[in-house]
Amino acid sequence: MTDTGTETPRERYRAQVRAEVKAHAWEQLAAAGASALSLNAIAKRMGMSGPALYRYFANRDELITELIRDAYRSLADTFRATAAAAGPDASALAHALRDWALQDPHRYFLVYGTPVPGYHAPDDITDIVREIMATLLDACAALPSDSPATPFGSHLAEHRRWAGDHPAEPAALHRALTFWTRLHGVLSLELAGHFTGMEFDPALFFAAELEGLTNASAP
Amino acid sequence: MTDTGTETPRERYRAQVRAEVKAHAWEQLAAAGASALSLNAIAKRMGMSGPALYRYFANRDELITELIRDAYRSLADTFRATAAAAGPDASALAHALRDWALQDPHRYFLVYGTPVPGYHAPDDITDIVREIMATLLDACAALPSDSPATPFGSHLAEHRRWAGDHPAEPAALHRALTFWTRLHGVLSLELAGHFTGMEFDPALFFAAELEGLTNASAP
DNA sequence: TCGTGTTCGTTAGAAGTTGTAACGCAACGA
DNA sequence: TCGTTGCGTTACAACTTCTAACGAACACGA
Repeated sequence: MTDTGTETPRERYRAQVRAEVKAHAWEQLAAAGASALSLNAIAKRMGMSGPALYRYFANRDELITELIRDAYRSLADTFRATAAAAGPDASALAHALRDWALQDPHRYFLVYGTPVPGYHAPDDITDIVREIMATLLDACAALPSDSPATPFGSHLAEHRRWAGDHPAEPAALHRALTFWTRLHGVLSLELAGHFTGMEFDPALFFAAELEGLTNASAP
Repeated sequence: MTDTGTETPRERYRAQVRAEVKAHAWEQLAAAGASALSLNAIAKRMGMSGPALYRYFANRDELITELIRDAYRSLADTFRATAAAAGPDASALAHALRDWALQDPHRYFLVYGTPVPGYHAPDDITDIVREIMATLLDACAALPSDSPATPFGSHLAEHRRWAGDHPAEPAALHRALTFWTRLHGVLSLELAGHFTGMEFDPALFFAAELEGLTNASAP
């Protein structure tokens, strides 16, 4: 996963066990969700006793934090790869996002689902979020736009610190935000099963929302 | 909460204890979320031993199911009251939804948050969902609209069983769906704290999305 | 090659949780 | 008044997270 160059055998072994634990954790997560994640069960499946894992993770929260970080990284990688292959294309990003979400719904909810009460994301995740947002802003800035300035757009022009030093127009900032929330709105309800009774095709709905997003007259 | 007319003292007492348990559960839920809900803790706070509560709820899941049902009912009541006061007004419904969500974020996530893996909603909840959707459809049908028929709109025209026997145009169906997903997109990310680093005003963003929804040229 | 110290995995155990079983008691209804 | 029903208790099983103490394996410097 990372460089295994100047590491002692101990560090190498340690990293490998941590990776194996996380692999089992992802398996368990995909099967039953984050709340059902059990360090004991993972240990047993690895042929170790429960407390052994506490040599590698301080507690259950640290493991989950690690999984959340990996999930963010995975999304950032997906966006980076999409942008590298298709350029700043909002439509491509949207489909990459949907594929990424459908590939492992529990991973999506780990990032965008119900927050754990006491939990607070570590600082380095904000860097990953910033990269994801930058890629999205690039794509939104490249979109054709003939929509007039909106009240919220001018509000965003004065509160754009979240965009870092990205040279996007207020309309692009607004578009990036709606891109995020609208697609999340469709995806999260679809993944949570709120569409299951209704027999329409979620993919078509997603496409319709995306179409509205990439219009020159949007948002 | 309900009629206490032709009930035996036992049934009355039973209903009262169940209500008290649920009250403590809501308290605990608002404080620490659904995953931290403990039957034992509730029992102790009520001055009883843990297993006593199993006379009133078969298990933890049944209690949570009851809370989810109450949450749905609460939203349906809010929508019904709003429609009774303001008529079929999508804007009023949107603000009612936002107020309802902000009033108790954990309650919102109980309904629209990360689903519990093994959990399946009981049938009677679909009736409540149907009422909520009907109110929303009424409001969307009353909205002025000059937008042309969309591809997804015609798809919805052929898959409209979820709308029950509501006589709404395909455009209204489409509008109701986007109303739901777009507002949920903003609300869920706001409540989950994903906007906290970014210093814009979520209320303005919500208003902007609502404005886009109630336009005659929407969606 | 031989200590030495770090680290790993173990078992034991504390303090929780959900949930079941068996018991006594109180209350309701005939 | 008396029997049935239901309630709350304790005891217990089977889990969970997580700490403490111990022995063994390992890496490393002398």
